[in-house]
Amino acid sequence: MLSLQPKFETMNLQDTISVAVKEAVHTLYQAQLEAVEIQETRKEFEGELTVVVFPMLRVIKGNPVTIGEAIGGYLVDQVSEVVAFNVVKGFLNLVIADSYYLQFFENSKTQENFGFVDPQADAKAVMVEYSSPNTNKPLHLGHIRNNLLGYAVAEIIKASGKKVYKTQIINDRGIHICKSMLAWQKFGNAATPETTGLKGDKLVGNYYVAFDKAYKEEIKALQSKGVSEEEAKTTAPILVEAQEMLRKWESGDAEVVALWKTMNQWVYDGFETTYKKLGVDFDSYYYESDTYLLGKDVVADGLEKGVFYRKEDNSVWIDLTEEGLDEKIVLRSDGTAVYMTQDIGTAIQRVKDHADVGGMIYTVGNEQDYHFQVLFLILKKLGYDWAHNLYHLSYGMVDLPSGKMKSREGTVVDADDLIVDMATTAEELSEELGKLDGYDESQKKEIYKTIGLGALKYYILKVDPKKRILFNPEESVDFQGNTGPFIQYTYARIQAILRKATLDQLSKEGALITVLDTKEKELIQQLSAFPEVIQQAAKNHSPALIANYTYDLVKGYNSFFQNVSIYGADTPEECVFRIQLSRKVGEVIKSAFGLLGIAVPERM
RNA sequence: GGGCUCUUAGCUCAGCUGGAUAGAGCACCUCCCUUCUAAGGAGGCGGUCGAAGGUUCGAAUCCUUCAGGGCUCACCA
Repeated sequence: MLSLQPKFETMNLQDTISVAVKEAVHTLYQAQLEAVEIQETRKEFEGELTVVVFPMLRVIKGNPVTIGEAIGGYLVDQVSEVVAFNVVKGFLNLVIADSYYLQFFENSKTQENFGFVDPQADAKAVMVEYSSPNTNKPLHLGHIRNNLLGYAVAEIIKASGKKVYKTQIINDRGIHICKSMLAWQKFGNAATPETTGLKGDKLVGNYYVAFDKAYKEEIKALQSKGVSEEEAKTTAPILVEAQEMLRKWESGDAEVVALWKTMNQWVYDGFETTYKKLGVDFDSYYYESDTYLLGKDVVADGLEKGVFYRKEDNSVWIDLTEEGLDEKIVLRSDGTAVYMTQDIGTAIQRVKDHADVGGMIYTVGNEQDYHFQVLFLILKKLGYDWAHNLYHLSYGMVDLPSGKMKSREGTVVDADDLIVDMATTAEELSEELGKLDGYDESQKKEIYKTIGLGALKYYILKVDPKKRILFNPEESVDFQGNTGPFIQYTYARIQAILRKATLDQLSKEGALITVLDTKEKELIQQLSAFPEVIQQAAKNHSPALIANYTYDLVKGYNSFFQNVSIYGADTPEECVFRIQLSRKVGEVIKSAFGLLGIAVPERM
């Protein structure tokens, strides 16, 4: 007799049934099945697992209902966990024994980090790049989506059993950096974050704006003198000066480099504050000022191998027309690196720095889809084995009801402001509802931050990364329904139950119950899916999968919670069981939200 | 114009490798606070899954064409 008991740890019920169905088909029809399709039984029918008979008709001739009944009979005979069955059309519904669920629950009850797989020593690590900001302006809503996605995917992959390095590439050089430096020199009056009390990134960002304003005024002035718009744009003195500054920077001019270091440090400090508030972190940092010359030797190497070719003007290209793409430049005619060269070099450098890395994930907006298609193809052609494990975690823009975010029009939603706004909204709502009475101010503030941030993070992570998000800051983010706070609220309620569970109840911890009601079965079934969901989410790079799973679990639990009184259970054993079940649901919520980078409050 | 991508209820979104009558939340309408937190629960209303073909026992899901939106086709990053 097939049974789960001995191999419970390694084999789940679906696999067991799958094997048994194949056996049944072999015994009853002398036919071989390739695969067995098993799904959860729809609520309207009796049973919990369903075997789909239709695909078998390719191997077995006959009436699906008759076949289903025959297999059902076989399963009841041979698999101890299957206690009954019924067939509807081509669907064989199986009723699973209570003991299976109870056994599962007993086993997982003591498990810490349920669903998390420890990294294997010999497994290759994955490097996840995200954030990658410019150092001339503060982080905005778009960066928030990037950061949340990158962080969550990194955590999910870690939970699925791989080592992960989080990293970013900081765009700390170029004309745009010089613009804010120059404006600071001109209009800054030696302002520093200390003297102004401004966050460093905000301060520097202001000078970037100031540059743009001065630049535009100069263009206007020139135009009024009869200079054409096109000419004015390239000859405006302040722009020329910025270009001159860039040249100085590149030649290592001490004064310019010193200013560059100082102002960049202000920005890094500002970013760090924002990252901390967001709850994201990094294991390593790469700076473009270090990497922008990388990749040139690789191009030389590739030239020899014939991967690249040189044009008459001395520029170097790769021909990807066979792969359905275009020709792409990898080295300028003056021999300097382009964006692509740099990315090739950086990728290789990262593997050099981290010998155990076997793949990388780039969290970058979908406007760069083509760039990464090309980059990955080039790295493959250069023959790196890890090039087959590169993934562009591409995400859609965050739009506002007014349209795109435009820094010039001041429609950018600032990251820090948004985080504060969310907490304020949480506070207003909470005060209105009269929650948290009796807590002191600092405790309250802490909880409001948790809720506000939870709402924001969940709102962004629950949607498919590929899709654009329409973010309406006025309506802000909901706190009802499929939202972070809804799930946090359920967690907080569970904590209240656990706090209030009496000693008498907890002393019956070991008490066993043997019969389960439908809601309890459903809950255990939902809980048991968690490890599988983590693996799926890691495979698909999809935090949304975790989010929506958690929501389903919480919905199921709330229905249970309202309809089945915990303290009013028929027997003390039942009462203890429900408390334990609640605790487990709480643990899974905490774990799942941990993967999304969302904190759960003990009370709210 | 070429390439990539999106289109599911009035709105915001789920829908895993094709499977039973396409699911949630918001909004609207009914009920439920003497029991563990009502930021909750039970129910109702609401859909030719952008359009048309095709493959299949079976299509929101796969293929083709078309329409509409987005991104992209720099010796910028």
